[in-house]
Amino acid sequence: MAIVCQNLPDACQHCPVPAPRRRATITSVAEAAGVATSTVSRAFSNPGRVNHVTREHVLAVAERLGYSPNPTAQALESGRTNTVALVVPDITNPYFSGVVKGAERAAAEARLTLVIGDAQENPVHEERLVRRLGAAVDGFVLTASRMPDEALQRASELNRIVLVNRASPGLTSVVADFASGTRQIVAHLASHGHRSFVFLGGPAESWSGARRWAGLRAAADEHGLEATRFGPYTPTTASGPAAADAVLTTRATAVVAHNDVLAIGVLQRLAERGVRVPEQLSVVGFDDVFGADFCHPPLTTLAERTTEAGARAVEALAALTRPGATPTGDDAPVRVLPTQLVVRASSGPAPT
Amino acid sequence: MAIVCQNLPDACQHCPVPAPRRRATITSVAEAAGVATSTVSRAFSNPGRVNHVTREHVLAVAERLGYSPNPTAQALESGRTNTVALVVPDITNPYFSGVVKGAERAAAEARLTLVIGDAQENPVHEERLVRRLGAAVDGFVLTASRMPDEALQRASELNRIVLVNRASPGLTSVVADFASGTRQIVAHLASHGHRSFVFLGGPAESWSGARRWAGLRAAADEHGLEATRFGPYTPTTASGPAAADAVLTTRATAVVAHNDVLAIGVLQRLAERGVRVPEQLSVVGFDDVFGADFCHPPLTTLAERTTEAGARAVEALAALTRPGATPTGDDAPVRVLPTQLVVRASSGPAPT
DNA sequence: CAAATTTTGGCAAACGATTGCCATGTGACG
DNA sequence: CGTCACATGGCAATCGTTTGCCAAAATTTG
Repeated sequence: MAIVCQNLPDACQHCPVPAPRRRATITSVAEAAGVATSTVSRAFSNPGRVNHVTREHVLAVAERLGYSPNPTAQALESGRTNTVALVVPDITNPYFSGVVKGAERAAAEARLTLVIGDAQENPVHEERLVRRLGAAVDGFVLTASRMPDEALQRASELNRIVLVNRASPGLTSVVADFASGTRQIVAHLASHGHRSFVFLGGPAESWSGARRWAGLRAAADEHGLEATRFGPYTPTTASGPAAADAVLTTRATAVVAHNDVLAIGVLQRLAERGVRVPEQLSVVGFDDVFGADFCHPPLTTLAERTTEAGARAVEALAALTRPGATPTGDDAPVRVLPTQLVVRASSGPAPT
Repeated sequence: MAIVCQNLPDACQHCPVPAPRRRATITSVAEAAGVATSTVSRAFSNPGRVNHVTREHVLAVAERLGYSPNPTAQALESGRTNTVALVVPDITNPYFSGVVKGAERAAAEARLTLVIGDAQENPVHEERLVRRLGAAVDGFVLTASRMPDEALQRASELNRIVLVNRASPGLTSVVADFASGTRQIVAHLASHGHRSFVFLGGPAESWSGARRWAGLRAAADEHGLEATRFGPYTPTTASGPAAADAVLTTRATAVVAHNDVLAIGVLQRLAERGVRVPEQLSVVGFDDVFGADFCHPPLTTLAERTTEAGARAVEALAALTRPGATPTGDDAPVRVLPTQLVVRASSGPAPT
């Protein structure tokens, strides 16, 4: 590792890095306080079981020694780690940062530690991640999971699992209302005189991609529009050129992309090729990510409550892991969050 | 929790969620294989210490039972969790997704689990996070830490710490080369005839913000430009209006924002107010985040190697936590990564 | 004042894995 | 055939915490 020190006042002094000092343990606290370890333990976790003044004393000593219970040891003893894992297909996709944020917040409120895993858009990697982390966490929130149903079932035998934007028999999940959302999109296009549109599909394994297409097609039928599906495309701006060029071979007057990132890539390519949006072609995305409001032209898109989805999923997981929880009846597995079409400048009247 | 089931085939069957099946332990494997637990342990971690055929047998039994060693128990025994924590000020800031991605990758390569913490732009929250997680991880990567030096020193006594875009005496860190970067920015502006610019500062505690301003001012001196600092502003698009309006009270022909997100907010506000960019005012940002290339106009910005920074930081941490590591001499604390000015359409000649 | 009852604190056994040490069993060599 | 070395597997302690159970002390009650 080549190291260069420049212009960094007070920083590079080549000091040796000291090994971390040993932490105080329950035993050292017990010794210092002159009580048994069990008393220290109870002073923390079972206040009623120990004399008021003893407790004060123990707590004071613990404070002085900077003691806090070792979570690893607690986990080993109790079998609960108070940690949940959030798995996303691609952490750099801005869509997921909303989910992450919501999950973070809910986890903090439930006093849970959150681990984030990146499945790299790969079911195999995702499954490996779940297996590797399985024993170290109390449960998983799998976002837009690409794992096949059987794999999910198998995983759910060993771990508690909550899904986001994915459903699978018997598993709790939080999903966006794509049925209503896609209807809003198609109604918007139809009202502007469009007669046909192209859907640029995302990854083949994407459950929400399938729901989106199913919803769009059903709504298209209702409104008498023609819908065609292209793809699959990787949902990155890099796929924009291929997707846009494919659309330009058709007579479609509107295009609905699997998500905003892809839609933005399409917008960039269309600009390059001199196709005017929305005059010649309307473009609609999904997700309303950071950037959808300031790309050019600003993108019409279906907004989901991603932050809420992340939060609800973690809450559901927390409820599932709480000691005597067995969800039945009202506490049933699927929660649907509303979606909302945000109309911006990338969509408009069909060309005549 | 109100639950609605609609349009979700095969999903909402109100099945009870079964409690997770018990995992196989080393004891159950030992019993099933007819050997002692120590043999099972060694079959996994010390192959030379156990007979070839016994080992095959044990491994086969373990496979059949779906056994994998419990990380919690291993952690308790060894004192190492093989987990590192990455703390960022705000996970929704796209700037950090690069760091996260790089850290993820490096962690996976080093066979480490990565935990992500969100400090919510708050030194107090950050310190609490470090304290809470301290015993559960082998070390921390603190990105753009807002903690004061003393707090960092204190924390480093109990945990191994590597900093990203922050330096503190004696602590290993990975930082972007702001000295060169800010010189590139100022040279760019000077070459276009600008005589003065405004810097829109970020959070007061931001170390990289201070470096940026220091570098800009030094470079401005060199080129005989006048530099003024405004702020602090929260680095979100929401601060754009206030920041832009402040700039418009001056005669500056260029503005350099603390980061791209703020710069984009400024661009939006300038468009609202009918100020043409770059004809009337040049705008430059830092970070080259997702969106900087497709905002309007595309943003001139200083690109950092965020992915590499994340990866290098985790690698450094891994090296630090490996048994006999004591960095000295060549292995010194500060690593500087190059930066590169990406010139786009938001900057140009000064108005005459 | 003795007996019954309630506090209160300590002992020791888990939790699941690792590892130093020891006791076998095997083969080789003189 | 005796001795030695080495390969192999088991015993048991350890990591830091929790918790069921018991005993001593303090309190109430008759």
